[in-house]
Amino acid sequence: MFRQDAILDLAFQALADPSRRAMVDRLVQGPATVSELAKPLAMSLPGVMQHLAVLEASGLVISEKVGRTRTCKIDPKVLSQAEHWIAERRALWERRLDRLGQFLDETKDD
Amino acid sequence: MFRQDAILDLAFQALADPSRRAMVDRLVQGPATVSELAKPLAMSLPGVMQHLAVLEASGLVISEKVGRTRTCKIDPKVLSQAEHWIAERRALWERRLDRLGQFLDETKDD
DNA sequence: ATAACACTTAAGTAGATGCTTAAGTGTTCA
DNA sequence: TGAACACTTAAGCATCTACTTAAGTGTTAT
Repeated sequence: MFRQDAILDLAFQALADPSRRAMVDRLVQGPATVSELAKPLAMSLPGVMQHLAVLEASGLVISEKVGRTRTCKIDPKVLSQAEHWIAERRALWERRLDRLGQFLDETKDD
Repeated sequence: MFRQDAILDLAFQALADPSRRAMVDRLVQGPATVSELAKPLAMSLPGVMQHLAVLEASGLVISEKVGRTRTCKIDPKVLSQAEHWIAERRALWERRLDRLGQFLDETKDD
């Protein structure tokens, strides 16, 4: 549906804010309501709602309202994709260093 | 020197832009000059310089000027820290699911 | 010396972001 | 029924971001 690029834009943007990372931190321990997410944050409830909207738009978090409470939880798919993007680049970078070291070894007897 | 939180703010913020990710993508293949980084991007050179400044401020990239050319390369430390932050959260989330499954197994014979 | 090159600085701008307060909506409990 | 609760919407505002163009600076090749 979405380009990988757009997914990563939203995911990294969502993770770039410490309040949102704190919310993710809380949610990896298990589902929580909006109020529970808000409690440790020095911020108004609408502020928290806006952060939640960013997390949901990125696909990192999903929520469902039952009665008057909204329960939020992690969806790990986008988290995986972000992790994978970084891991892949680190691997490429390391692979290049290995090749470079090998080349230097092979040519050191000049 | 810097709080882990501040490092991650800058790292994820830096990775949230597709032009900057393209620059990282190029740099994992090996060092490049500013012009080389700029070539595939549909953007003025000062625009590229500003993206480079963001990447350097985050610690993802380091650069050095020799003569009139500036050569940029990846510094993998911050990339590792960002990857680690995500990996840790995913692990916590999965561990919780495991405990949950175990609990359900243990109590299914009611 | 001089022209081309590879950035670099400065200044301006449209739109996004991260809050706020005030005023809702719908749900649940006494 | 009515108060308390758990959000939700709307509007406003100060920054911050991602560009742009125009005008530099210092380096290198001719």
